[in-house]
Amino acid sequence: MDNIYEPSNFESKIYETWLENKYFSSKPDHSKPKFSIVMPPPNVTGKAHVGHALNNTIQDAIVRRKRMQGFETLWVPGTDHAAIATEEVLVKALKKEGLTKEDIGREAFIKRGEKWYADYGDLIKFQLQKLGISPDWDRTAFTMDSNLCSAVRHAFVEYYKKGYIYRGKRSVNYCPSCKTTISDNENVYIDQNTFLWHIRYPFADGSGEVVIATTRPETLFGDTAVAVNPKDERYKNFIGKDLILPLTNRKIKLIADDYSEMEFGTGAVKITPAHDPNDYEIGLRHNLDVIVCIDDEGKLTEVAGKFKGMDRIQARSVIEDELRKQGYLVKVEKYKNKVGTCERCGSMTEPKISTQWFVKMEELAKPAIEAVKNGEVKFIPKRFEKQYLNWLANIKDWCISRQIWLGHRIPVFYCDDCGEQIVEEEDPSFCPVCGSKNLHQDTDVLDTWFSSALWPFSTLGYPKQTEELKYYYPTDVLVTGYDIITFWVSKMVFSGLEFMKKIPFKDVLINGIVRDAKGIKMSKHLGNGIDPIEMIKKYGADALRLSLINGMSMGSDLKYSEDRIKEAKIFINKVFNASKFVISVTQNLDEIILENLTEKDKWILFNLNKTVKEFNKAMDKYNLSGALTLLMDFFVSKFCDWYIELSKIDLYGNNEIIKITTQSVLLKVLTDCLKLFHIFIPFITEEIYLSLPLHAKTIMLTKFPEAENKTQNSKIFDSIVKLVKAIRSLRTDYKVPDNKRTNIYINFADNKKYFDLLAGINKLGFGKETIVINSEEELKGKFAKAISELGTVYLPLNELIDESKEKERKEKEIQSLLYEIQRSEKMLSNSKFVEKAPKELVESEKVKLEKNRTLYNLLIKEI
RNA sequence: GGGAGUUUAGCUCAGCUGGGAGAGCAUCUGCCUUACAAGCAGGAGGUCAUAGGUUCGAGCCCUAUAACUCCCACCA
Repeated sequence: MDNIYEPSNFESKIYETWLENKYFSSKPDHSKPKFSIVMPPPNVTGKAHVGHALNNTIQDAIVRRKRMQGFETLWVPGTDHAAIATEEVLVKALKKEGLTKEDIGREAFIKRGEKWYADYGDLIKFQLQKLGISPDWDRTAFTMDSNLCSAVRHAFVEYYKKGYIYRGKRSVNYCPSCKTTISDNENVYIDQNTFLWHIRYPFADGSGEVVIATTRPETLFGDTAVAVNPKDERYKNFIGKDLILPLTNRKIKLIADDYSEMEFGTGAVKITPAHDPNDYEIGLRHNLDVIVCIDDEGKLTEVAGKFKGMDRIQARSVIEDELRKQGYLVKVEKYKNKVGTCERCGSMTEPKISTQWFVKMEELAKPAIEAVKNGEVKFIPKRFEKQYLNWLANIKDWCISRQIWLGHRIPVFYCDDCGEQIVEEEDPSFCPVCGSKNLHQDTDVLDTWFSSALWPFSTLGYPKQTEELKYYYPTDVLVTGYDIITFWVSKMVFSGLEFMKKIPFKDVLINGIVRDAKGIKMSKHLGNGIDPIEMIKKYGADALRLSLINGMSMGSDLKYSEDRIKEAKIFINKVFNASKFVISVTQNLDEIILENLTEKDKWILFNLNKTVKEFNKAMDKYNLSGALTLLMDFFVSKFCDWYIELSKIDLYGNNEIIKITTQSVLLKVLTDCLKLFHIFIPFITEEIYLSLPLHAKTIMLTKFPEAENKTQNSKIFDSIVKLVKAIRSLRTDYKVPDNKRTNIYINFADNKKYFDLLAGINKLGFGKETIVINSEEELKGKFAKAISELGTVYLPLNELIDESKEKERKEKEIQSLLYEIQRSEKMLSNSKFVEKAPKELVESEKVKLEKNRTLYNLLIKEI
């Protein structure tokens, strides 16, 4: 082991050893309980970010513990092809070359896609490996792998044959810039300052007019009606009359529909079925024509007459001018509303009526709702269940077709001769109806989530009924961010229930989003992101991992900055140094012998056991941060501060038995701590572990510490701690610098003399010599005095002693005791407290009161 | 418009089925004590957002209020 902590010296080396020895791999083993988990696949669009680091660190901690606890543990890694995002990146890259995807053609474009998948897939794998995570890399999956393709194909065919998949006309969000349909989730609404245009629509018979209010004057050319509320007195008598659509000579009807709100605008709304989802619905109800006035490029069509070819947004002001010129414009008022934009490119999306493929959701959603309601699938924290349930309860049919090239192509074939639709597991070579060989495949691809939805079982071999699938499915826990509960978690649940007839995972552990120090979401755009690989280079993977778990609360966002990693590295350095010490003093030890335990040994072993117990309890509840805090606290505040310091006396002493015991306890405590720490900081713990005088081949496969019932605490060690602290406080009160040693005199409260503890008290209390006295009268000169449970300590500070200050100090002490005593008395004299409070509590209150009274009585004599 | 979350020390956050307000960082004081100055020892710092209520007892439970954050929803 190095003399200083330098993670770059060993992290990569250790990881290679783990890989070489296949410690991460798992095979079905029916003699053991299994634990399985699938990694949420990062998108292959770019590098891994801190969010991935957090998500994977959590999974790794869970997985490493389970593996050490003896479970046959499988963690399946992988990546997602993220078709839309990847296609966008590729198109941009092409643009730099002065090309479009149409220029190179579908086949060549897909080839490029495959190259990209391979490159970025490798990059992400490399990055995750730097983090030290332990998935079974031999099982690395990718949503476009051939076996995953067959899972997708199989699922599609099953859905289709059961009648869940249908083709229909719907209003979908369309991005004219990306030239594709996007899902509701990818359509983000942003606030915009716009206007409400009030436009005059005259009646055809010249009997007047109706003024409508709209935020989209450019869609006027697609209007096929004007709607008013049937209850609206202002328009009641005109319903059914024809209106002249301004700028055209087209006649449209004034119709009545509840959709129109009387209070809004003028109470009259223009209806454009082709370009508004609500209007489309109204159009269906009233049998209106659908007139497309904006094309797929976002440009006005020929129905716009002389405005044909103009961009939809630019056309607005031009149309406004024209309306004004012709006298149709009543007024323009400022208005704030929300407009849908494309998550990827930011352009304004257009509602578009088009033919798409859908999955019927109503039936599929029911069991998925039930699985969470009846507790088969649990969310941690529980509050996220609401988000899930609420979404499924209001679910609409799932639009699964995308007008892009990358991804799983929709496996539907059409016969050019008879029009038959063919959906089979294998590509057809002729039409089963007319026998024609003129077939063509649907040009759309599937929504990326269609393949992600199958992830928990497609990665295990589905649709083949593999050994793995039978053994590892359902998985035990899914760790993911709350941002994809609706469109990923929910889809996996209903897909699992549909195709596997079983839930895909039992627990859904939700992690938060990593934000910057100001709480702003990290993004490439803002440049406020933290690159995990940079951080690993600077501070080591362990420091990065520790900083992510420390202070992290499940489901809550994490404010994160480089300072946290620095702090984490400092802590690991402490572990490193303490270990270095233990290793240096236990070299000759060839067996751990936990006999002839002294007080300090019992005390530390008891506290270790308590820590192990609470650590496991916290981990079982997925409280990773809580478990870590317990462990860090034990390690520093108990093991380092007290035990290691005290051990030096016995290690350098003459008693061989005590020395061996001390060495054994040091090694035992350190080893167990390393194992507990290992799940969070795997590298340093392995590095240290392999340097221990007694060790196995790897810490990774050692048995995880379990709490025992038999350990006994030292009865007096806690009192010693209090006594030493009292001595230290006395010294501080009198401003005795730490390098000035004084004698310590102790008058023990009971008759025991605890001679074997004196050296320890002396060392920890900065004493020159610690001497037991039987009576205060034995002391000469002035001294400072502190009374504790164990006895009274005296520091002969002679000239430093200030009588009035000493009195003041004692009075302060008396005051606080008095406060405590009164508090206890008040509680105990309250009959309702004694009656209703738990017995142990009442009892401990009584004990406390007694102790405080004794101390009080001793102190009061001093004044 | 609906829903969720947060509010505790200067900062970041813990705080279990209600039972004496905690940690880390920062700050102040002292100390190079043979694992660690990236350290050690000691201290200071809080009306637990506000107002009510339940209770013998509330940071925790209930009801309002305020501020901030996020999600969902078709308001022209």
